[in-house]
Amino acid sequence: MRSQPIPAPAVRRLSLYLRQLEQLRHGGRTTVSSRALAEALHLTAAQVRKDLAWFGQFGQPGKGYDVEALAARLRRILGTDRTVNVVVVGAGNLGRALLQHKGFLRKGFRIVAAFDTDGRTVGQAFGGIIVQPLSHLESTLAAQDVRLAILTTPAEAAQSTCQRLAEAGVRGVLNFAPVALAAPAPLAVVSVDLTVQLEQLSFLVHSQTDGPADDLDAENPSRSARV
Amino acid sequence: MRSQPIPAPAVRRLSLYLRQLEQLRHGGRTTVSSRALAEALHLTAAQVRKDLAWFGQFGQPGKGYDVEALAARLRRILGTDRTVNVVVVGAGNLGRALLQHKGFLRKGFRIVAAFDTDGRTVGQAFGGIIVQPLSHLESTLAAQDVRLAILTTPAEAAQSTCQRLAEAGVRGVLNFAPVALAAPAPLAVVSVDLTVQLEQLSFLVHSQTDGPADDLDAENPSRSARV
DNA sequence: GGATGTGAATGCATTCACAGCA
DNA sequence: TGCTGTGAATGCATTCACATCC
Repeated sequence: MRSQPIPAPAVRRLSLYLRQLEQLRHGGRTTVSSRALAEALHLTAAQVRKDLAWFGQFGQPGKGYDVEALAARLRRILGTDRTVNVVVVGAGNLGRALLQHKGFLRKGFRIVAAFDTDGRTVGQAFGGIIVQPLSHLESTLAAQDVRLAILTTPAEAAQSTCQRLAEAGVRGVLNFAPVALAAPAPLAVVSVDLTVQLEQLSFLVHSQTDGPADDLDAENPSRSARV
Repeated sequence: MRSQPIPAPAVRRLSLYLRQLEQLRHGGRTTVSSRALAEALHLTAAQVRKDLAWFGQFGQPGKGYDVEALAARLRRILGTDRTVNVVVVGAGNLGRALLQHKGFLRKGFRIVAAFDTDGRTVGQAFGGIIVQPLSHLESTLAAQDVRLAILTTPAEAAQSTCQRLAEAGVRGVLNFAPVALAAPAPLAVVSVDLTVQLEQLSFLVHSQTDGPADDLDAENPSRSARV
């Protein structure tokens, strides 16, 4: 049993490898080299090999990696080899869009419930899910095995909702509210602030006036900007 | 005139500082120390000071930073001190949600047009913006000063659309399509794949079985997971 | 005293380069 | 020959610690 810290950037890239492998498989490829994988994602071959090496040996020297087998292994590592139940808290514009988003299920995530405090949205269905009043949160979570939640409430409500989710047994929160959540002990938080992403882009464009252009990928933050 | 490379992680944090400063101002604070700022965002005081130091001197020893002045300076650095025009390409669930999103304008981003190829959505209005056919992309962009675009097309259409945007003079793309875009020379790309974010979370939760819990913030990727 | 700004030191991720295997 | 897996070297970001200033 290994017990070493996996670099967070490496974990981020695992998802990208999986995404790419699924596309390769769709295109009929059965095998792929670290170089090919790297080029498709604008990374280096050594980095791909290092990232995968954290989890053991996958490839065949001289041949490369088996597309299907590596994808299966990555899903297992990411915990998406079985369907993962998710709830959405906050059924505003973004929350409703996510409820109707088709891509999640294909990747192993199933939205099983949605909650809101607004009496006008409660009771309506989006993507086949009926929005429940937030007061039903605890009882609904108690009845199902839900480890992840997507948080799309207004900023003011985010921290307290996060607390409730943690107490109800949720282990991870994907936070879209524009606040730095304080996560109670066993809870993991990943935050995505859409405005922050736009600001990053604005900075890059803005700074191009002096320095050269820079292809900065949020999922793959490699290079730096110049001022 | 400085000409040094700004670390990409530092740029990411500038947005978070700005967000926090705006909240502080809303709460009536006029001054703030690097320590207070750091604690609110779960960072270290030294890091806050280092990040800001890239752009000159802001604070007063013994007092801290002027909330209003620092916020204004950060907006200027990020390029959001004037309104930034943005177009949305792809009016599916996510695209429509972003069109109706209120938060962008408050942060300096104004959506001025939206495009789609689906005849059923074209002509409809969301958030006050009428969706145009994609064929109007070039003419509409020629008529207005638009430097940023939000890309919410299906994966298959993303690369070609990205190309068209670049040729039409757009300088930055916020990409939500699950593909690694190849950005033509002067174009900057920031990618956000919602499924990838969920997978990150799944991994953290999944790996908690062996290692201790880990509060990993996507906007602030600091620590590592353990296996 | 209290806080900033910054060189020096640390720690971490990426890249290199090569041994080993198909 | 082609490609993986990996220790060693590099490069970069974070943290430390302190001189400096209000």
